[in-house]
Amino acid sequence: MDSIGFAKHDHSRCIGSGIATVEAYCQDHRLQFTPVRRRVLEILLQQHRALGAYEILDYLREEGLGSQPPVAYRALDFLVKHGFVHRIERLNAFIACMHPGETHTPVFMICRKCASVAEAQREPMQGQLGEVARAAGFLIERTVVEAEGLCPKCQA
Amino acid sequence: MDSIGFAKHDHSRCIGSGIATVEAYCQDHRLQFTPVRRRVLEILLQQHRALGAYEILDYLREEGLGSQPPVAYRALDFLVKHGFVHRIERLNAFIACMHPGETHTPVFMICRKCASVAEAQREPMQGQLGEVARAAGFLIERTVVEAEGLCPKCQA
DNA sequence: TAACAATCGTTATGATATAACAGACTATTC
DNA sequence: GAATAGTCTGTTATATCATAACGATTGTTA
Ligand SMILES: [Zn+2]
Ligand SMILES: [Zn+2]
Ligand SMILES: [Zn+2]
Ligand SMILES: [Zn+2]
Repeated sequence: MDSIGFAKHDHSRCIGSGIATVEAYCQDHRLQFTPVRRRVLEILLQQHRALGAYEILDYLREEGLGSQPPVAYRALDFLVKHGFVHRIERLNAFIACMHPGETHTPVFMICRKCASVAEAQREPMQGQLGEVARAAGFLIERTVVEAEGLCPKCQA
Repeated sequence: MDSIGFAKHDHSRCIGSGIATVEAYCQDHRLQFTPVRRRVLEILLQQHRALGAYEILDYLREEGLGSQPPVAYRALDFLVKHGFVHRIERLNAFIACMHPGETHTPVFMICRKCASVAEAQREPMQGQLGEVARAAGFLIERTVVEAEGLCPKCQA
């Protein structure tokens, strides 16, 4: 429950340490952290909110890093596959992970007013979802847990 | 946790009682349960799985009930708004509710092999999601909880 | 029946996502 | 360091999902 949540924080550190962590992870695991992939992650870390694939593509296009949808989608596929970025199903959008490298099961809180998104953690097979799955004999492989509502600021 | 789940059941009763319940609800609440809306709900009850909007539209088209996307989407909007049908975000698809008329917070289990979907219930502000939201000061208005994996049959 | 609101049919378009293939780059092996 | 296998990129084209807009029709209410 160490939600960075909606709290203020030193955002420049988010970017630097996020990139550094992923860079180290990729070296350890023989993954290619190519310019497009790095730039997409940087964009998501900088924005610190959920971005659609075409929004990301706009940035890439401006910078001459690629102009067609597959360029953005392929980079996102890589980043999502390795857990550096999460897809927010409810928004058809992507957001940088706040715990890269750690195996984890995220929960998202999405503010409908200011569009900010906070990532928190949960245990996959515990809680109500786990109970329900055990009762039904269902084998969980992946979960989507997203809450929509109002962040602390927007409740005021 | 009264998940109809993946268990066998008298499916003809699903359809009849589902339609009857919704019909009564609409009369009570002065809602128009029009032919297209009724037919879309029937299709979803009959199929007993998640269908995309264009799949539903194909049925409507065959039956002369409408041939353009807005016809299907409008009926689905109505049915979702009033809780007779749920949208499965992970699949961009729709499924008939197993508890129409009751206010409830569903959880879905989606089998990646046979594409069946089971609906179960949970309490919105309890469990891990509730904890996380309280800790972050987040006000939940709606939740998306979907588990992907293997149903009992497909684990064999 | 008149006024008003809700619904429908249709056209057009927007938004999101992937298939397919050729060429470039990277890593590995010899 | 050349051959080769695997991965990544750039591009075209297309598939899939969803909504805006508007006039015609139907239902509700007074
Ligand atoms: Zn994460
Ligand atoms: Zn907010
Ligand atoms: Zn339901
Ligand atoms: Zn199955």
